[in-house]
Amino acid sequence: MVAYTASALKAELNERGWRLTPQRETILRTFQNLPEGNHLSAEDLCDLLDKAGDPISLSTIYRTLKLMARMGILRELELSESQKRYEINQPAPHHHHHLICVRCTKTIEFKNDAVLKAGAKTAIRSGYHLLDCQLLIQGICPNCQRSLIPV
Amino acid sequence: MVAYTASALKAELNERGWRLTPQRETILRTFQNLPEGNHLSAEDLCDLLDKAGDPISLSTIYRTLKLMARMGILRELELSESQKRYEINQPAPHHHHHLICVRCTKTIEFKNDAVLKAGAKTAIRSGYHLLDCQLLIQGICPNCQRSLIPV
DNA sequence: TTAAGTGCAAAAACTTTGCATATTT
DNA sequence: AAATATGCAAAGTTTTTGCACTTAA
Repeated sequence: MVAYTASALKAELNERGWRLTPQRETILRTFQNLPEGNHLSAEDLCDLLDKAGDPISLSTIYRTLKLMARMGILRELELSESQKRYEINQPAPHHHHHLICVRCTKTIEFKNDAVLKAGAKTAIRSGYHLLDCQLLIQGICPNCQRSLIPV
Repeated sequence: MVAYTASALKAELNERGWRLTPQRETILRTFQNLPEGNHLSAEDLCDLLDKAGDPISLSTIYRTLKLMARMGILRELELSESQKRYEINQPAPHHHHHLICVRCTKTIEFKNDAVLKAGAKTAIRSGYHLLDCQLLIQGICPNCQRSLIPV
């Protein structure tokens, strides 16, 4: 589990005149407790919190996801669906990548250190502060190759 | 320019019981004539065709973009905006990657052969037919690092 | 001829915004 | 106390779908 605590979040927020609220804390905690490799859309998260008896409005969720992605706390993933999905942004060495079938959207996660290194180098060379590095590979999975008339 | 002709498209479509239509041909040609590095959203394409005096309905455009992405003819890019964008899918060695600022969405394109090789290897190992391989790096650009209270 | 494709308009899905109220600092 | 954050409802965007008509094979 990652060592990003609520008080670290508070410190970072306050530094810019922003505030720590129960909602932000709940959302951070939710992502931290999510099993590795899971990722939630805004709506997923909203439903999850509803069911957990700790509801947060969809608009706050959207605002918070965007905020935390811009702070580097969440990774924003765009798999082939049209919704964005989020997961906690662990330190770079933990970043994983995705191999996706463009027909059935079957997705495989994998890691690759060489890719991460290349990404970090590129970011640094351009003076960017690196937040996330994801390789997105699209292809046709073995199953879909067999069926001649796919979607 | 790439060697994917209308008749190659026709052959591939017919193989699956699909058809070559003037709209599909126009859309293919439009992407082939697009300067390298450009990419269009569905709406961009619609406007472009309108202005060119050869309009195609938005729904057909959406249907065609999805179709061609699934055939591997177009690359589907998800930069940080919420619209998907498309460009012609040149052979793998021409694939380029993106370094994006999460605050201002400033985007830098770059190439990296090692990343492409790693991607191809991963796809093959899982039996996927490789269509596209893109590295997406998110970070904070030098400018936005300087401004303490960004969006 | 007939099954697939198009365009239109309507619906659905996803995201953002204005504003009154509540909360953090 | 002052400024930020929330929730709601409404609006804005982007994408999908149903259907009658057209067209490629």
